[in-house]
Amino acid sequence: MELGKTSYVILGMLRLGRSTGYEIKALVDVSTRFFWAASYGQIYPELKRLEDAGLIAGEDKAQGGRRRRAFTLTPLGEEALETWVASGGPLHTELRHEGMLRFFFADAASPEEQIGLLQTMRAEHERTRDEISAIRPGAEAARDEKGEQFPLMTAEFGIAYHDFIASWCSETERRLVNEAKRS
Amino acid sequence: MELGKTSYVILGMLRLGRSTGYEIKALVDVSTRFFWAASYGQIYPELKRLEDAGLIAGEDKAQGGRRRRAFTLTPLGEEALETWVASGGPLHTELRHEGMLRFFFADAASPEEQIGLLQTMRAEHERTRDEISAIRPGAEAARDEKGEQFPLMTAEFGIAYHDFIASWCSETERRLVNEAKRS
DNA sequence: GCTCACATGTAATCCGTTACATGATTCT
DNA sequence: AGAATCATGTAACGGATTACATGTGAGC
Repeated sequence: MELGKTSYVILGMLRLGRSTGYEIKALVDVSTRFFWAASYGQIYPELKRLEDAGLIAGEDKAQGGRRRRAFTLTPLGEEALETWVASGGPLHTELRHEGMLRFFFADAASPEEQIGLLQTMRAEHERTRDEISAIRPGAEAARDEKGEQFPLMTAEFGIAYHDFIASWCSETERRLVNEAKRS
Repeated sequence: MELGKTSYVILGMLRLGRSTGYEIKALVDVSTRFFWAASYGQIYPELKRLEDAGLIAGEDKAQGGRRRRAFTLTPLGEEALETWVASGGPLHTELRHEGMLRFFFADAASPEEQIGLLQTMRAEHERTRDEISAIRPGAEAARDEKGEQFPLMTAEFGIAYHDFIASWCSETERRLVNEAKRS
């Protein structure tokens, strides 16, 4: 069976103690979402595939009338995850950034519009930075209580990353304003 | 007609003086590719759609037996581009970064593997930074000769962006090495 | 004669999102 | 009583990549 990146998201979240599709999705939404998103439409079918392949084991844990299927990693699944994390292979990276795309074509806009675009971009990255900042304490707690260091480091990267872009926007905005004044 | 982001890529590249699908793709590959990629499979069908919608005008310019269809922006297309660049709407941003995804789960790896991952990540971002650096002179020439300022600024952002991530990798690598020594 | 750049296109496929459908439990 | 949260899933759709198919012209 072919494992996509989403398969490893699921494997990894199970390793971090999550059990249901719902819990996996909830953790994705406050962690990997910022560099690797996943939706129910991927998670639930993928859980089935991984179970069929023997990488995870599912167990029905209905409570009263509420359905609940809890999964755990099998030794096979654990091995697959560890192999992938450590494999030196090329790291697929992809960015789609509409702000930069507009900026690239911004010679077609007026100075005011150019500056407005930078302000919008900055605001969005600041918002995302703050969103991750709000999540950070949870990751810190996980480190202190469970020794999970990397989720916290990843959150800190995210904060620095969005802050970097926001700062670049500020700086560039300043440059454009100065140029506009001079003319 | 609904315009997707790719439509604007095409409109914008025509505005920058490109005429054929081939030329558009060539410019994309040395400019927006780093934050907004596009393939022939999108470009050629989209050129047709945009022509049908009256946003661009196509003209057959076969040279000898070699087919060539040259497009130019119509006033309608120019307006659509300018409106989009300046419209204040939300800027869709999406990142898929396998390196960070692996890093997030790197508690499952040994210290040596963790450090190896960071080195791989750093190498890839340095490579991309250098790729953009190699492209930069072309963007600079376009600014000096045609007054196109924003492609150059975008390239400079790209260099700073990948350099930032590469530096973060270096720093984090250093931290992990120190921790490994202390234990 | 060969290779590379120029040039256009389509079909299959993949990956992922969105919207929908359904229902139980817990909290206010 | 009503809202929010827990919980599972599918179907339609959209966006984009990959591989394939085809051929010319220019330079070595």
